[in-house]
Amino acid sequence: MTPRAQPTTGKGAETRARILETSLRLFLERGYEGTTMRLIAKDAGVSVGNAYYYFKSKETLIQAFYRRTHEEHLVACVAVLEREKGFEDRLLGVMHAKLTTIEPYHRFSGILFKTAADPESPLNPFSEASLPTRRESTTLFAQVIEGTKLRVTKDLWAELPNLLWIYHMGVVLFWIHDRSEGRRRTTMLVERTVPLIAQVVRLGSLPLLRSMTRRATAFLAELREEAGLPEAGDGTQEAPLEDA
Amino acid sequence: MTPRAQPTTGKGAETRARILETSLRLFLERGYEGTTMRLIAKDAGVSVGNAYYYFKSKETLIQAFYRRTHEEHLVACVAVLEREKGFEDRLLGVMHAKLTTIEPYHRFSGILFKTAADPESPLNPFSEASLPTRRESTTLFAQVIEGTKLRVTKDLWAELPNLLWIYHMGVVLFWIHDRSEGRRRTTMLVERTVPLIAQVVRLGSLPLLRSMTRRATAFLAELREEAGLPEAGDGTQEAPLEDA
DNA sequence: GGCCCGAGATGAACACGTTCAAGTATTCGC
DNA sequence: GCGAATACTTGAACGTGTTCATCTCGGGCC
Repeated sequence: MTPRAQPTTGKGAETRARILETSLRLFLERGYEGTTMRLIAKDAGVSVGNAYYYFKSKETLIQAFYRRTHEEHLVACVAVLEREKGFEDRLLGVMHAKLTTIEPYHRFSGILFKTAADPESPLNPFSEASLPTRRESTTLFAQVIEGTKLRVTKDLWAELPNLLWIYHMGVVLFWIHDRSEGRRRTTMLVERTVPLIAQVVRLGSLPLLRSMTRRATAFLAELREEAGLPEAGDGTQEAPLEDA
Repeated sequence: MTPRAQPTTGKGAETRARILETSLRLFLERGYEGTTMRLIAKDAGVSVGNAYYYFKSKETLIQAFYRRTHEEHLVACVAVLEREKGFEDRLLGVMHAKLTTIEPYHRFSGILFKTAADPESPLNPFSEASLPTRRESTTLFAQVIEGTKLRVTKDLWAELPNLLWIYHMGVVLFWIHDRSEGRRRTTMLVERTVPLIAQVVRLGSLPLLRSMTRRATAFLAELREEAGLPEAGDGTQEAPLEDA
């Protein structure tokens, strides 16, 4: 019934890995649409049904890309956060690392985002299934501000990682639709908006704007609270641990 | 080859309309996945091939929903803009009208957004194909500010409709993922963010923040310019006028 | 060793969206 | 009115992702 995400035998794990690697190679060679499940199975030396024994669908195979980029990005950010010490530079470095990491997969951004946009999809950044990944991202942005001597009000400090995560999603959304060579426009977007964000954050703590900042952060907390109860209540605590 | 979006004969138009209405009814009754092209054809009293004579794909059929809501929203906004005179009230009214209009279709928001997210899709709000629709939306938001005595700098005034359109897209994105009953959370989001926007806009014209506002609007102009030349140059001026 | 049970593997079959060569009806120039 | 072009219509066939009853194999148990 449910695909075997974690094979029990060593042989099973090997087969699973072979299917995954074959599919990623074929996706790169022939694109998503150009790669059929039959071809993947044939090239991996298994039957079609066997591929479905390990992976729920063709989509879950391409989702492996997503995970891969996510992890690569986290790794790349370690060096960035080691090197940079100012808020603006850190954020800029993290965003640049993001763009560099995902660039090879721009070709698949369409299909990736297509599935990601579906509220039911585990790839969807807002869904519960992707909560672990999202938490990792938020933690990353928390690190971006933690290492700095940025002085902001407490409430904003608490909310900032989430806001930066949303900003980062917006950039990715822009990137997906960016048809310029080398994703020139997205790079420009980042280089212009990061300083702007830094400025807004600094200004947000001025007495003049304090009340507004407080209003905004209070609202965000309220919104989260509103979501918290019903969704934690009705949903069973299932965490299917979708494939890799 | 290309589907007949505008039939030449009256009979053709009738068939086309019958297919469209049947599909919308079935989508409502059985959902998108539960409605097959064979069923649509059978219920409409035509052959499968005939449906494809008028509509490029199953997706284009559901896109009719999108157009419909868009037009309904524009109509609903006439009354709102007639009634309200302040910027905040106008924006709030327009956004409320949006939520009310699209609510019946929340069930399809997943599949709709799924196709809308695809950079190739004509439904994609950023694509060239949907430029007319986007222009209509931007015009709507221009009307929102035109009727008011809002005092902002010239550059912000010019950019504001675009920014509001982006804001509105963000709200829709939130709405799609909103699982709360009656879309309570999205309503809350709008009611809280609209006043915030109004405040930011007002503050943006203060001397203290002028320079930042100018920087931001200049960047937006730059970004548009950057996009303008290459994309207008290489793309032929084709405007296929996809189905209704 | 014989047995069994479950993990692993098979490929035909299914359902679907889509295409296409071929048909029929309608319109238009003359 | 007639022929030809054009609009419209058909349903079988194709390719695809996915499912399922069935088979194979390997290791644990007596």
